[in-house]
Amino acid sequence: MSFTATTEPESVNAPDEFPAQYDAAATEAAIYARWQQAGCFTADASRSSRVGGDREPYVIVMPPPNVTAILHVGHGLNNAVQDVLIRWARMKGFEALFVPGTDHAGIATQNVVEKQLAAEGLTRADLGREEFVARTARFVAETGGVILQQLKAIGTSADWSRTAYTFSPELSGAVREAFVQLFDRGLIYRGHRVIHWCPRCLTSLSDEEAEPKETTGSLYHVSYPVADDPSRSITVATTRPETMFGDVAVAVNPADERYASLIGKHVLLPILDLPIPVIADEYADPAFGTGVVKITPAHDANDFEVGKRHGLPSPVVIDMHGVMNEVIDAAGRVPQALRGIDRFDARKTVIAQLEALGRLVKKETHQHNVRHCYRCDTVVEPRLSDQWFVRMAPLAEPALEAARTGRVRILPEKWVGVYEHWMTNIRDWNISRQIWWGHRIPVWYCGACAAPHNVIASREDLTTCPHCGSPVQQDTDVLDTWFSSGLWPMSTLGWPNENSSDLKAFYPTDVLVTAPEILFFWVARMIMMGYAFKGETPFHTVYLHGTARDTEGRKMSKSLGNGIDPMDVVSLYGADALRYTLIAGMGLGADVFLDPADLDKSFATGRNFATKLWNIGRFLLMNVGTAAVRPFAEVKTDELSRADTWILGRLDIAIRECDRSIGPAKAASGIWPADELTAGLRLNEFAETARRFVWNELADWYLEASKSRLLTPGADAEVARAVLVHVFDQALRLLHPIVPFVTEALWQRLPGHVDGTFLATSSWPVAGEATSDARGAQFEVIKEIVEAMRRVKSEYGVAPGKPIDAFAVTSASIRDVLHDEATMLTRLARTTLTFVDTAPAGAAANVVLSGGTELIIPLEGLVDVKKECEKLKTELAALEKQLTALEGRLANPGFTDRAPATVVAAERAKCAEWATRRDLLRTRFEGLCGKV
RNA sequence: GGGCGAAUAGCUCAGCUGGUUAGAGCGCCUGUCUUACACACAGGAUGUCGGGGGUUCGAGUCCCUCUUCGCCCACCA
Repeated sequence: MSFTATTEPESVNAPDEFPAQYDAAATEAAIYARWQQAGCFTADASRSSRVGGDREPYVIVMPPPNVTAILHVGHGLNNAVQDVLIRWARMKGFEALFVPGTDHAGIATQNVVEKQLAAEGLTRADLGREEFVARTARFVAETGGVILQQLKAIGTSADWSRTAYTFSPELSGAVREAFVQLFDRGLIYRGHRVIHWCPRCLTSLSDEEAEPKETTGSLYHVSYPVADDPSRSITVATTRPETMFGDVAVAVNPADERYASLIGKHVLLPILDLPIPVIADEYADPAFGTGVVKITPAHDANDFEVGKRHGLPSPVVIDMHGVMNEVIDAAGRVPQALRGIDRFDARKTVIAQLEALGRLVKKETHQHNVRHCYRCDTVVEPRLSDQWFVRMAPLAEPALEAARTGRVRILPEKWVGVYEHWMTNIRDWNISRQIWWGHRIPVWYCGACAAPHNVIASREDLTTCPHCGSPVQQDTDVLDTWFSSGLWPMSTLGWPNENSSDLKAFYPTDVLVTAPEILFFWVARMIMMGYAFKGETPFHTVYLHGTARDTEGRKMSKSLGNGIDPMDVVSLYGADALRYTLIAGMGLGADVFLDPADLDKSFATGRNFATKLWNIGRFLLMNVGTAAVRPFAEVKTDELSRADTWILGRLDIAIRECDRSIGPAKAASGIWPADELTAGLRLNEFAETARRFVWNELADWYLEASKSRLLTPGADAEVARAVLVHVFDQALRLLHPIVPFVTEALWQRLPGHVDGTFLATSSWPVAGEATSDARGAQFEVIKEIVEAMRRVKSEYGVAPGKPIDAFAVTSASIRDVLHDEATMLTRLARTTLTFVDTAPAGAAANVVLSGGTELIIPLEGLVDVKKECEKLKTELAALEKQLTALEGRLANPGFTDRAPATVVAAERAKCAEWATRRDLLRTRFEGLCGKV
């Protein structure tokens, strides 16, 4: 599909260009091009009310996909939600801005390029840093951003003139500003500690990037002989025997009496026969394993803390590649034979040696969490190193407060607790990465100055020390890619330039739509950064949507091969089908289930709906034509038919329900009141309401009711045309946010369409005053009669098209209505109706309707009197039972006194209704079957 | 180990602060090419609302408990 602009006008309504099936592929690209050409999605900062303009802004910043990413269903889902919201806001009259962009994705992108290099037999070291970064930048420039083109194909109405990139010069400036400010405030510091290290990516990872995975491993019990009394020994339990060469002590709990006598003595590290002390530390849990834990400060974060408390050294025996070696302070600690051996191979060797020495007491299977690199799934190695950290507690405080006070709400609500828990137990964030692709840490080191002047954070590149003029060296690490993502809502709008017109007009933004997986990675950090630099939350609503899964409930992923390519769906059924299926099938925060093996079935909902919509348009244009239509506003109430009044009433209800489902765009006061904290954003309800209106009400009933009217030229036909066009126009508006292409295509063809205007930028429907209307209710009676006739025909095997006579016993007022609407009735029910005062005798099907109307349909030869009596009897018995229960309830003062008056009134009315019905059924039964 | 959530038709889910005879889509069965649509139309079947207990005039909805799934967090080596 191409998105080159076209100046070709949309074809007009030639029947041959209006096939029965909607051809999405032929329509969508051209429509998108015209939207773009007309600037429908380009926001105008000067119109924002924040800078004196006439419109309130409504802003969504897109979670930037990785620059090398290819669109998958997850992106589709994410952008469908955002696009529904932004299109709705645009139509509502907000100055709507949807900011698109991509993320440079440090480790992920570097991995891609390194893989390419590997194919050429090269490593990044072969290229050197500068050349590697240049090559990666070239790769990104050439192939990156494909996903943005794909987003256009699914209808994303983003403002492409504002496309951002986390690694652009502007956003890199924002990153430096943020770093330096936090550094100056003492919130960024350099720490020497054990962090998560990926021996494949050769970089440190944050706690969030090292994903715990439940693993079945082994717990080895190893006995360490006591140095001065080889007859005694102490047994430690470990899952990682290969780290024993880095042991500097064994720890027992000070309260553990079993080992009290050994505290202060030394034990011999097996294989090496190296004496190490037995120390007492609370960290040792008497209940776990043997109650003795080996202390390996360089290779376990907890052991490191223990070692620090006891002033122990930290020998490093595993290098950056995860290979056994005497790295630091470890001379003589790693046996020659193990040096250069991978940690997991070394484990096997160590176990074998321990076994040979008789030191392996036992081995038991053990369930535990092992952390893996979130990018390459390699088992993470705890590693002692110097890293940059952000002090999080002070930043978390206002972000936590914001959620508690309703300045920011998180939907679905269940995530609020998760957010609060994480925020209150937040740990410092390791932001340095030992890779090359990313924002280099803006810190320079001076060899001549003394601390703290030897470490300089600077907004500008430095070559010499600002204190002494000596040459300086920049830190070689780059920042965690999420550091720049954390600034996204601000940086894309121009921060740190406080004079940026976008920043003034559009910041803070409104809704952030993303998956819950990155609540901590990203969302929480954006909120914290928002408070740190702008003193307020960057958005007032966080919408966390579900995940796309296959029929077995597995998450769709490239590695499992169970994904669906949204572009396939677009070319097969169109973007609208994709969007409708996703939106309609996704409850707030709920997962979407699709079958990658059966796209036809998976997207039938959306495809069928788009076709239905298309065909309503087709009917309308073929029957209403293209000739000018009376403006709806000029049509007077008393000219309207019952069907008109009914459909207009249903339209108002649909509009109100859609509004309620999407909810308030923002909190009026800036703080969400309790009753709005979880309101709105039910896009599936919105879709269902609109679908029901268009399909089950407009198409199934109103259109059918209009057919006879449209066929007879005259004043009433003109009214029907006006109402039909008006209602369809409104319906297209309601549906446009979900299915933008087909609605736009149809809207442009409506009679009276003004060239150059777009549904995408037209106004959202406004519901009329809610009034009770008798004529609309009369249409409901007709509907009920038609349904009853159809049911009877189907039940008794009468061909649907076969005309039969039916008799209605009813009140004078309803009889008048039925007289008026005889043509329509006959057409819809394919049956002629005669009005009588008493039921004719003979075999007949009998139906009692809600208003007390009785339908008698003589079916000589078809009705089995005995069977009919059985049926009536069953129906009567059921009704009597329910009626008795209802009467009992109404006789109960506990109900009548305590229940709301409206409920009681409704129950009373129902009771009367049922009683009438029962009487009718009884009379009928006695007439047909005699006394019981 | 701690915390949170869910359990409603064959499947995926609605059911808002307790108040009509519990709904939708898909699937299933029957009939229909009715001049917009067979990607359609008309009609139909299917639920002890996970088990048990409780509060209430009234419970799918609130409380307790059990069972089963899911999610998040956590340094038990």
